[in-house]
This record gives sequence, C-alpha cells and structure tokens, in this order.
Amino acid sequence: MSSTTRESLLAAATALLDAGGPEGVTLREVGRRAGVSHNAPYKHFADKQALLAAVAARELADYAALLAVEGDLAATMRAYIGRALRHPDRFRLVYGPWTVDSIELARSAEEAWAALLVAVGAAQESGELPAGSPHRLANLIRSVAHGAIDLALAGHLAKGDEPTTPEQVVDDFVALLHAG
Amino acid sequence: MSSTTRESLLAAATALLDAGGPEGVTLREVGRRAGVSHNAPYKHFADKQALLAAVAARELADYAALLAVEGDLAATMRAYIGRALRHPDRFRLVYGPWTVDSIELARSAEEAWAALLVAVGAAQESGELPAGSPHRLANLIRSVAHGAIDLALAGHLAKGDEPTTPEQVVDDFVALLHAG
DNA sequence: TGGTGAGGTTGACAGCGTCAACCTCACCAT
DNA sequence: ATGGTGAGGTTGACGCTGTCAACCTCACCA
Repeated sequence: MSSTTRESLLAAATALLDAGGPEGVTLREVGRRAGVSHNAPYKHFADKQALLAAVAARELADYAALLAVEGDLAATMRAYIGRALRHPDRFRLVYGPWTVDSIELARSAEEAWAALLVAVGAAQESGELPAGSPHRLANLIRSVAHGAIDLALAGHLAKGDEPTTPEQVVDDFVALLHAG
Repeated sequence: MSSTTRESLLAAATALLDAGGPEGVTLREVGRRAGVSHNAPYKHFADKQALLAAVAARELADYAALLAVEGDLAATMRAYIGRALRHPDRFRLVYGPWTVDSIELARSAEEAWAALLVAVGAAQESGELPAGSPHRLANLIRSVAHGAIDLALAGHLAKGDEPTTPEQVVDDFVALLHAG
C-alpha cells in the first residue's frame, strides 16, 4: 500500500527544493533524508526529472484547488500570488523547462486551467468581469498574474522606483478591467 | 586587448545554452569549444554563475536596445515577444534565479527598464496609451508580456483549447487598454 | 513449495565544478 | 640590460553528482 518510502522521497525533495533551490535537490541527498540508500529513489522514479515532475504535479494540484474555491476573482488571484511568493522555487519548478512529460503533471495543469475557467465564468456572470471569450480572458489574467509573480521573483518589478508588488499589478489590471 | 578568449567563451556558452538548455552549458565543454583547457574559463569568470550572468547581461542589453527603437508600443512588444520566443533558453536564463548579483546584469536591467518607460511615456503622449502613472502602466504591460511568453514556453498557454500565442494575449490587452 | 517481482542494497563509472600548483612571457621600473 | 610581476594558460587532483549493473531479500501466489 502506498509505499511510504515514495512519500518520504517526495517530502525530502520538496524540502530540499524549498531550502536550497533547484541546485539543492540532489537525488543522493533525497535518499539520505528519506533514510534509504542513494539508489533507492530509482525504485520509485525513473530518474531525477521524474521525481521533480511528481513534486511539480503536487504543487500544481494545490494551485488548482486554490483556484477552485468560490469567491471574487480578485481574492482568488491574491491567494494564488500569495502561495507562489511563499514557495518561489516550487513556482519556478512548475513552470520551468520540462524535457519529460509526466501524465501526472499534465493532468494537474488541466485541473488548474479548468478551475480558472470556472472562476472566470462565474466572475463574468456576477458582473465582476466583462463579457467576452472566457478562454481569452482567462489567458490574459493568467498572464498578468504569472508575469507579475515571475518578475517579482527575479527582482525586476521594483526596478528604478519604489517597490511594486504582484498584488498591485493585478489590482491595477482589475481596475482597468472594470473601467472598460 | 579585449582578450579574444573571453569572447570565445561567451560565444560557446551562448551556443551551448541555445542548443541544450541550461543543463547543456558545462564549463568544461565551454572550454573545449573555445579551444582552451577545462580551467581556462576561471581566468575570465569567477565561476559558472558569473559566466552565465555575462551571457544574460548581453541578452538583456539586446532587449533594452530592442525596446528603445521608436514606434508604436504594440509593435515594440511584438518585437520583444519575437526575440524571446526565438531564444527561449536565453529568456529563461535572464529571468531565472540569480544567486550572484552581477553589476553588468543589473545595469542591463536598468537600461531595459528605462527604455520601456520611455516607450510607455511616448505612447501616452501619442494617445496610444491612457494617462496615469507610467511606472505602474509599464509594470503592467511588462507583466502581461512576460507572463504570456513564459506560459507559452512552458506549454501552458494553449491548454484546453485551440493554441493561443503571446502576441494574441498582448493584443487582447492593448485592445482592452484602448476601450478604457 | 517453488518462483517471481517489488523494493532495497553496494559498487562502479564518467562527467561535473572547483581548487591548487605550476608554467610562460610581455611589460615595466630600476 | 635586467629582474620581477601579474595576466592568462596548463595539468592534476578532489569530492560530488546521476545513472547503470549486479546482487540480496522476502512476501505472495500458482
């Protein structure tokens, strides 16, 4: 049943990612932390990429759950931004350059997208968002949030003037949306 | 003057990045490509991060130059998107997780930000963009473009429906801006 | 009861980033 | 002229990494 070792490996990998960024995640250290040999991870994951993909899939699933809670869209996006800023390395991992394609990861992405679409649709019905293609609207708002977060993480949002937060950017965008 | 070896190292690193992503850039291979020993790079760069920072600074300077050409903002952003999509790994490197802070990189970032501010100011004067804080407007448009590009590179823009391009997202945003 | 496969082990391998020591030679002050 | 010095290059070593191969164990089922 749900071999606990696999769970320990995932937990160790996540902890290492949080603590030391992508460079900090080493298959051998993951093994050590999980209390197994340096090669045990290969009994549960094809290779390092597969392990990281599993970690990313979990984080992405959490994003999906977060986007699925009812409420106004502005609050939902703030929650998303909050989680991303709280776990920056996970965020970067999720949207990083995947050379492997994991079913698990793809399904989490699908869930997140579906949840966002529902939220946008609801916001349109409640009048919070203007009418129009929900797909395009969802892609737009997603791009704003993602861009603001990623730029903030890279230290490029505050360039030249007083510090700007992703929340501020998204709020500006929502205000603009209301004006239209 | 301007030791050519340094230039060769940068060129080799850039080529490796383009060809094999971040994992493809190896200090030893960079040395081989440049026709020097595996330790020669250390005579020109403190470590691997410093070499990559120099590559990133160059790309960022190119972005700055691109943002500085006169023209309507929509076209400028399309040019930016075009270059990012043409060199995805450089784009990711530039906005990646820097643990070192290079003067060169910081200055290129400053240049790019300044150029964008000028472009936004001009667009406001020409009536292409609405009035308001140019800083906030610049951060917003930058976030949209950056987010759309990064999501597209991660394969997350086209999820669920027919393919969506970053250009489309930015165009939608500009249209929204005009409506307001 | 015997075999089999999942999950674990140890040991090896090449490649990596980096450090240390050494060499060479153009260049400058004496 | 000459001596020293520092920039730019070399070779060799170190420990760490991802991965492969071979082996062990033991619960479980035909």
